[in-house]
Amino acid sequence: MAKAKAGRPRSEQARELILGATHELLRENSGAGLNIEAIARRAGVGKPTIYRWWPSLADVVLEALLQQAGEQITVPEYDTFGETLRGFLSVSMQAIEHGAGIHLRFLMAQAQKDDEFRQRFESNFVTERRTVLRSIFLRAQENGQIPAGRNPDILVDMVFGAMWYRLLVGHAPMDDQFAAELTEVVMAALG
Amino acid sequence: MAKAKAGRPRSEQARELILGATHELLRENSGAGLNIEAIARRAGVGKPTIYRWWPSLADVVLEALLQQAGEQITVPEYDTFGETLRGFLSVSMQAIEHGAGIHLRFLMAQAQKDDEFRQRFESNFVTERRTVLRSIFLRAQENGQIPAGRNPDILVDMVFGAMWYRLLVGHAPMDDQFAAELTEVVMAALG
Amino acid sequence: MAKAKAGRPRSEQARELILGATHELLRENSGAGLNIEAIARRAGVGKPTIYRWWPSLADVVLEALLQQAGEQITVPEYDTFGETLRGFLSVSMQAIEHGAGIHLRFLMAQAQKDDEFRQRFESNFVTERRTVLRSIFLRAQENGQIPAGRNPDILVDMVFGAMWYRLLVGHAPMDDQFAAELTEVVMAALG
Amino acid sequence: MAKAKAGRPRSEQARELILGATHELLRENSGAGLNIEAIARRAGVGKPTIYRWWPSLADVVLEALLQQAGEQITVPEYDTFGETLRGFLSVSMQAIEHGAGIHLRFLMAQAQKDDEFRQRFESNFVTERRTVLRSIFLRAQENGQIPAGRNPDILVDMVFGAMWYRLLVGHAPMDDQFAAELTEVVMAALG
DNA sequence: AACTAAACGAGACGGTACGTCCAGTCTTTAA
DNA sequence: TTAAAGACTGGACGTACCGTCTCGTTTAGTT
Repeated sequence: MAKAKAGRPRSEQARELILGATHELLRENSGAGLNIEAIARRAGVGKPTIYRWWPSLADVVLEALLQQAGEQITVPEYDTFGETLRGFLSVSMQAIEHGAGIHLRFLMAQAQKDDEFRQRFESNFVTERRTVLRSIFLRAQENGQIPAGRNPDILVDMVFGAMWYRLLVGHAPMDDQFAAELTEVVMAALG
Repeated sequence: MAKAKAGRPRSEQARELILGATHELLRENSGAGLNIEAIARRAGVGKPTIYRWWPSLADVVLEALLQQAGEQITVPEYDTFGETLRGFLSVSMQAIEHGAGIHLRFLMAQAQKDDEFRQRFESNFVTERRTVLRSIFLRAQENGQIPAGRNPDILVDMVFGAMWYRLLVGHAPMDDQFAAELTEVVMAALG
Repeated sequence: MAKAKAGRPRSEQARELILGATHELLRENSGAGLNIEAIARRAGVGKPTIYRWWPSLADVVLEALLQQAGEQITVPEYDTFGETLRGFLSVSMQAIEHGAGIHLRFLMAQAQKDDEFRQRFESNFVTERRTVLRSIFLRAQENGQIPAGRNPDILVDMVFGAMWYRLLVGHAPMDDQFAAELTEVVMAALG
Repeated sequence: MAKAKAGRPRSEQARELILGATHELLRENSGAGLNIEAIARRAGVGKPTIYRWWPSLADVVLEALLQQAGEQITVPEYDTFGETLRGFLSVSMQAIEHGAGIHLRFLMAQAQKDDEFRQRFESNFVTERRTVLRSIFLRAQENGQIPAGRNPDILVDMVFGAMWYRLLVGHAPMDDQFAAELTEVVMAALG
């Protein structure tokens, strides 16, 4: 028994045009020219249509990111914990380098200026990503590949923290060597 | 032979008023109401006076932070590497919790929107902080307290990364337990 | 001893550009395309510059009208009261037909939607016009050309009322015959 | 042969709800909050239902006024022309002061911005009111109470003009004294 | 009784203008 | 001759309504 809704239904086309314009504008000037008016102009859409569905610009970007990320990031499965971790980090870094990085930097910046968005960002994105990484640790603990005693949260903070740190500060690249080094430290710490 | 400068000299009072207003505004709404006009209004100063001496708002905040931080953070010296690291992290976190956190969040956010500032932020602040932490590792290597082979840079990324991550996302507190946990992981990784 | 004011002075050029653009836009579509954004675009001026100096669009139009009217309307002086009245009405109607009519219609319409402007319109424009017409009656009373007993206010209401009525409703023209008929009725009423 | 119409007939209830909401909103803030969205909200009606039956907001207001005025204004009949005229003006002013004034001000304002409505307003309202007043003059001419030669149109312009003028500008009240003064001038002019 | 067609409520749509905030620049007076 | 202060142009903000549209629903008259 589906809910019958009165009124003109939401235009799926408008939604896609808006997210598409958001991707384009983020790429064009590294996000410098991204604002709601520009999205509306580019998408051929009225500003109120954007405000009707998203509480802020950052939420549009977050949805654009999730739409894109949903297709990309899968956790590769390898035999050993080390290979799995390294593979996961490598895939994540590639996704960041080839597209998602601009979105992430924009989102984290906005989260500092808008506390309500910060909370949405934390619960709708950060927590989910943490869960994925934590599950890699937990599965390895169940398999006996790593000792069971340690709470993996601090390791999650250190691994994702290091990646965010490099992404935001830009003092060193996010490449396979970085993935390997992180994995190595984690393995050593888990001893 | 001192350089003789013609014209009206720079007002030191204006500089202090500007930095003071910056601190105030950062604290009042977690930095939400911080902008150049607000600083000028609060400080009783014209906007061009600010633009003449700082290239951007973020640079004003950076100077305000450095002015404040210079008085605060010193590296305590203990007998063992573990105590030293933990003490350093604990002091740093306290400084962040009690004041500098708002500045740091603002600066990192601006660094994402202004690439030229990002570079100044990296070289004038991030690099210096990294040097301090790295020197703790290097001294311990020299003392033989930790093995000498490993490049400490990846550990610096992971420790500072974890701290920035918690500061920016806000998913967990920056307290003494956090300092202890980070220290513990680093010690384990260093064997 | 003039008051010394610091800072950049108000731009007289901007003021004239704004009033000029207002005249143009009022004429182009009988005032249909007149709004603050259009004035700012046409004048090459920022919207805040307009809001800084005028509380509303209607006040811009009022100033534009006064600027124009100041050059135009003078009370011609004839020997007899009838000639003077008729001359004054004729000149006024010509000014309305050739330019000021669009301004007046716009102003009266805005006065119905904005009570604060209505009061400014009344005191800055309507009252002054009434004073001019009333003084024609008063001078004729002093000269003995018309009887002294009657309060001219009701005649002012009827003469200007009839003119506004024709202007706003548009059911009949504002021509010399109208001026003559009004004069005739007034003369008859004054005996 | 009546026209057979298929389909759901127009809802009389919706029409009354719309006109009722229009009256309410006009009274609440002197017409400031009157717009089509507000009427639809207040009446519990869809916007297209309004646009289906009225070409513009002003036409809704005009119908609301006519609905109300139809019940109110009747021309009282007295023995003398003076009494009849004064009675008619007095009744008209009372109707304006107690309700219709807000409608009239709104309509006249809209007529300045929408020329098509101005024409409907003239033919559906102004002309009819003029006919009523003119018929008072014509009947008195037929009865010999006033001289027959004069075209009463100019007097109609002056009497209704004065009333509109006071209504729109608000510089003086619409009371019985005003009705008496107008009557007196008209009587004097008719000699 | 079933079908047809128009009006209904709801509400999303592309737009325009609003009045405000702030950025960064320009022009004047003060020191 | 530089600093300070205020007005400037300009762009984006988020909101209010506009008039149009697309739905599913309701209601009379026609088969």
